[in-house]
Amino acid sequence: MKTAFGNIEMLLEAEGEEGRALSRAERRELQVQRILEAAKRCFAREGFQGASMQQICAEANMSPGALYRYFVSKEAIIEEICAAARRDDEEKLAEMLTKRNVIEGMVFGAMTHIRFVHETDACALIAQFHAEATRSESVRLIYCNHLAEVRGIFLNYLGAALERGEIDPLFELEALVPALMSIIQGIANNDLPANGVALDKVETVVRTVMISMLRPTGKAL
Amino acid sequence: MKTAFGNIEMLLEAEGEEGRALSRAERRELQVQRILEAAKRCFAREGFQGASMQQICAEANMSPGALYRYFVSKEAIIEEICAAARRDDEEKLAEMLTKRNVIEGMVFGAMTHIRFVHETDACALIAQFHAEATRSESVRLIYCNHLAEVRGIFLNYLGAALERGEIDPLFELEALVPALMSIIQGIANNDLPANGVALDKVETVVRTVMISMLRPTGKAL
DNA sequence: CCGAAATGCGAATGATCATTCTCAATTTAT
DNA sequence: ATAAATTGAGAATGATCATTCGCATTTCGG
Repeated sequence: MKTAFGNIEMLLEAEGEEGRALSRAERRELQVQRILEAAKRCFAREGFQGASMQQICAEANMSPGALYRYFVSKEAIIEEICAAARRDDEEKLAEMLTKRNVIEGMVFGAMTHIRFVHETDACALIAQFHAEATRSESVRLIYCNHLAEVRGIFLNYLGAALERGEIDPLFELEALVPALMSIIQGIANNDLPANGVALDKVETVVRTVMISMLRPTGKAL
Repeated sequence: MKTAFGNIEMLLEAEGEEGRALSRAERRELQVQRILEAAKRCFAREGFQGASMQQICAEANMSPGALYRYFVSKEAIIEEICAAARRDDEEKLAEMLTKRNVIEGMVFGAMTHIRFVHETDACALIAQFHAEATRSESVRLIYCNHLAEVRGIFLNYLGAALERGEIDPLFELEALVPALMSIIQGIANNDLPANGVALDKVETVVRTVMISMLRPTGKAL
């Protein structure tokens, strides 16, 4: 049944068995997510500029009039997808790096990212991000801020290890960290596991890179 | 003066001082190059889908009617740009890897690529390639063939070094080579030199990676 | 020098796209 | 119960885009 409040059955289904009525805010959030998921699929398939709003509407099972109640423009959808991805990344990263010895922490962080990109098939979407960042001011800003924050997290983490004398880096961390990030990014964005390089091989590569760049001293437990 | 054969002065200018009249084929080649250069600027600025044919025409100082005498479609321009870039890369690479000891050869090859991307500001265009490769079948094919050929070149080069006992790689070259390529690509596409990591630092990183992955034995001269 | 082929211009075409508008159905608050 | 606010559908709008067309000019082979 189509109503002004959408496909009620679908919404109830999504919320699950508890049967509780959905508040206005909850319903709104569900619709927003529905649009974002549909848009991600379209963008990955056709690119940001290649995907039309009408396609996104079809994928989300929603009319243009309805969709525009939730996002003021196509650009706004793109920005929200970028921002959400950024939030996810930073959360995962900050959590990871609080534990473990420094090499294993870095390897684990890198491998979690690489595995995530592989498992969610995010390569195409990431390629679109990069391309869009070279031309949309707002997306570029989101992307650069993200990079800066990640760099900050690594700098803190490795800086502390350096203070404790656990590593003897090839050179100053301010230059080494961006280099490490580029390397990890290169591996992740190429989706090596999908191209015949098994995950354990990838991990060996990552660990080797970390050891040769950071040169652990053996001082850690 | 505008003539049916275009801005004659401009063409003569381009050909230089020899004053010789241009053959039909030469003039055609010049026009093709003019379009390709204009298109590259537009694509890097706006993306493949974002750049309009009218923009490319304006950038090339040419009417749509004229432009379509040289390329049957926008897609054809994109494909030619990709193919030309591929040809350049492979030429450079094959030449480089015939000389030098294996580590220095690899470092030199990687650094030449990294320097090229940095100096020609190719990052934006490369990002557009990647994005386009995820959605256009023909561009994807060109891109994959390119990757395969580069992989083949590295495999030959390192395979020979392995036979001669000059290296003791971390694991089989079939998996190691794609990993090395991803790492170099990550460094190049991020344009580290433009982001505060000096070129000599980048070279140190690349050499360290090569040594730790390939483990030279000292058997070479 | 003549006719055919090549080249160029720029207006026209038809499709597509992001966005808006109108109106109806539904919910919520009072 | 009723007014106000929210949500939705889908047609309409105006812009933009890739491509084509008609026609003029130039080049080249003979």
